[in-house]
Amino acid sequence: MSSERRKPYPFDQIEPKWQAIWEERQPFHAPNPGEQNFDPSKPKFYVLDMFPYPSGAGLHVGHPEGYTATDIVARYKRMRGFNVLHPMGWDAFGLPAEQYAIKTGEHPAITTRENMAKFKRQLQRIGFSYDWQREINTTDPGYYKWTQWIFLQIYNSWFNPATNRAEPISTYRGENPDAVRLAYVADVPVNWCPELGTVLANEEVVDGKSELGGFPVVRRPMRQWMLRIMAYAERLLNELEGLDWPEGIKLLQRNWIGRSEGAEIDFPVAGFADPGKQRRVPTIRVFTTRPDTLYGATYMVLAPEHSLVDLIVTEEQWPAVREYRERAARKSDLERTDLAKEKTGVFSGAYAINPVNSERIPIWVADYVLLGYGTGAIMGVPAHDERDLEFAQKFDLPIREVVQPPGDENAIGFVGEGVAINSPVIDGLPSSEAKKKITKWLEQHGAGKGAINYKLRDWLFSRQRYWGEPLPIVWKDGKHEALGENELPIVPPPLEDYKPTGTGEPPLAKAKDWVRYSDKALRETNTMPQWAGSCWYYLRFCDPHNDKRFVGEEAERYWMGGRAPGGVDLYVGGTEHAVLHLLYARFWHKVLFDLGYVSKPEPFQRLVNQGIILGEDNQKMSKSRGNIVNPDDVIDQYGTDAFRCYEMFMGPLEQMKPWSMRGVEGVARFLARVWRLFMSESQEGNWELSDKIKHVDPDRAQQKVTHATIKKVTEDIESFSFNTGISQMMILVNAFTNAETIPLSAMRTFLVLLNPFAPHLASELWEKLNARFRDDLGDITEQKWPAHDERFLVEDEVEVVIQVNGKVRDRMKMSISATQEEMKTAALANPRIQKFITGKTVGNVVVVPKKLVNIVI
RNA sequence: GCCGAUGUGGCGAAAUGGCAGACGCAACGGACUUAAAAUCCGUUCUCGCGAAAAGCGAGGUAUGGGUUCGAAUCCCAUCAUCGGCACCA
Repeated sequence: MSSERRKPYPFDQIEPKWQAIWEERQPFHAPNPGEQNFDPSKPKFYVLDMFPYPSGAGLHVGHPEGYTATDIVARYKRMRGFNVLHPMGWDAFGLPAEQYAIKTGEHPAITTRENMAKFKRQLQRIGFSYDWQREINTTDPGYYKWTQWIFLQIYNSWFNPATNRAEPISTYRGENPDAVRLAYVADVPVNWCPELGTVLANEEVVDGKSELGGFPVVRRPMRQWMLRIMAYAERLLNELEGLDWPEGIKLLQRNWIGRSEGAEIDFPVAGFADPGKQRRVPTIRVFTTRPDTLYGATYMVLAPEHSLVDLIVTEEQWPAVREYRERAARKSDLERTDLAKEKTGVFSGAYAINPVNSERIPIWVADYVLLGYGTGAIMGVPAHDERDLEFAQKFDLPIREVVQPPGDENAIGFVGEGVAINSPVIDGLPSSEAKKKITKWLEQHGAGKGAINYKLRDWLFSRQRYWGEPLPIVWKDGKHEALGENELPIVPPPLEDYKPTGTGEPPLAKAKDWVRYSDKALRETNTMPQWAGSCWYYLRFCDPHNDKRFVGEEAERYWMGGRAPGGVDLYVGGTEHAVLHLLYARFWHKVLFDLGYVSKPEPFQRLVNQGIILGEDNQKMSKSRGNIVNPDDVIDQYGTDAFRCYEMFMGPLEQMKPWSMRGVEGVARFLARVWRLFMSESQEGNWELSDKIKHVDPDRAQQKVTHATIKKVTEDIESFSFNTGISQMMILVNAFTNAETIPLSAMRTFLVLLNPFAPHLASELWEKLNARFRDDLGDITEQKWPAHDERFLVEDEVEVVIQVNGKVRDRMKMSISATQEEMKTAALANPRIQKFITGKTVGNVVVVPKKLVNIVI
């Protein structure tokens, strides 16, 4: 006797069998236009997953959630007659591999290769219908050659404000092209993480710590490569409009871009007399969204790092200011914001002149004003700004009300819109009009202008790490210069020691021979950040083996084409990329679009976010909690079809939900019931196609449930409600389970519906039907998706609910053709209803045809 | 603090203005079996009146109000959980 646990159905034979068949016959390979077997009459559908970073831990059950959803859509769309592009690849550059390599001494190229193989094996075991011929990997020189090439396009362009788009740098007429390139070098205060030995983008810093590893991050000025994403702020904001993304994600991007409209106002510094204009009077330019509160400005604040500080501070205040600045410089961002709720600052000794009333107001230096936003200086309006109020109260500065709130609210501390008071130029005007009028006044008097500001910062693009794409740049006489396209790819030198230096000098600098590009030129030793490779991978998938171009023109036009602004028809991934990857990719895409390399202004038309899968204990899965579920274990026990179906049956895709092995078992039981609906076990213990399946017409009830299932599953795939689609298929199977004879036609239909969800089982049973009935239909992957017939769904009779005052009191069968009057009469005549209404006056009677009658008494 | 999402049985959920809890899990009972597993059939929101069952009645979708003949669903307020942003002028 075998001690092996008996499998509910032989998925362990079926699943490897079909995976081998798919590998051999390549039914999911999508040829490009012009290639063999390409069918130009079919419309295209590009369905994309966010490709994974292949970590050493392998897949966990969260990864395949979105992948299963897209696989269902891909298989469904193929059966609906689309050419489906459904690729997969590896985002393999980046910090974790390198951190691991430093720890273990194994080269990241080796661990990366191993991890990719592991991930691929795991994904193939789930039976996803990827076109593996299009597999890409961002660390492959054949791939990053083009990442570097795109960087060169960015480097060699500028954003022309007149045309509102990127143009080749050759069209720039100014003196210094380096000042306007979309990729530029700047000495900026950056997020330096000593532990990781690199700088990080704002987006990679969370609460003053590195997103990866949670190490402290400090501010430090360094020479860095930047990408001018701010030039695209307006378009990145406006063009969200045309995308089918969840509103929440659009909002996250809008907030991240953070557009605010207001005015820039110039405050001359007092005491710089300029008889005969021998010297320019220094002015402090501030940005405010509330120019209407200009009369309420009782002081100014400069950020500690503001360049005017040196110029205006008085002799006697200098020691205090210097001391304050040094202290502020040492603070991390965390200390400057989160921890420091108490306002600090120091008086500069200087005064500014308010342009609207010529008042002298003191200039302070305080770190609650950030150099990085607006002009790095503000006018303090304590009456109508919480922060300014707090500051003014602490340092005893005057507070002047200039906005009258509606109602009887206290004006001090009121930050909303009201009516301007104590403001001669705009007195009596509502805030919105006051803003316009004072801005106009400022423009007329040369003291300011309307202005728009963004929270979005330019993208810090260089990293002091080894495991990334080298920048295709050399330095000559202290100036940067692009390498020619013919020199790509720039391959990093083989390095024994790729640890961060700790000084901020990149590890590549250790490769002295490599760095020496020529007698006069040295190579740039910074590398690109991890986001670079994922900024354009969806384009490479269209034409992954092209060695002439980053993507062939025709392939790009076909797969990224269509009527909508975005090229990829469906993109599924986690919310965690809402402002990182999704913003960077849109930015690169727009640059490529402006330069004429791609055909649509946006990369991703429809975006769907899958929710996080929690552990069985309802906690986030993590190594430390020990609640990680590995797909391999689930598949060993229940098979991949059960795994796939359970992932979808758990609940709505977008929702966060806990894993449950019991739940997997339930779904496995369903698939076993499907198996036994078709198969029966012989005396010898062999499975054979059931004799109950015959070439007979389904009865009325069978016809109805079949067509109801076609309808529901189709609609549910379209609307991503996979859980309810599976429920409906369960209902169908339950309905057929004890039938005497099982009509072949209904079973064929059902298998086609089941196929996207449980493709191995559906393929196997389909093959068994083919073997017995020999009707020459081919594989299930070649079948057309069925359409439902509404006629089978309508009943002659419906159950009508009778309510009295909204409470259900009885039901009755009625013909669907019953008139409203007939329904009303029948309801009132109903004996059980009589009980409720005798002796009462019947008021209104609401009749909903085919559904209910509500009697109001 | 601001913005957003969510809140329904013992559990995952369904129903988005018309019978709350489809479907699945779990639990309980039955059939089959020497027995178990597996399978199949049935029961299961809460409370009250029934010896019990049938039956009858009342209540119930985070909390409190409102709109409506009718609300899980729409509106207002509150609470809780999760996510994002956070001195952004």
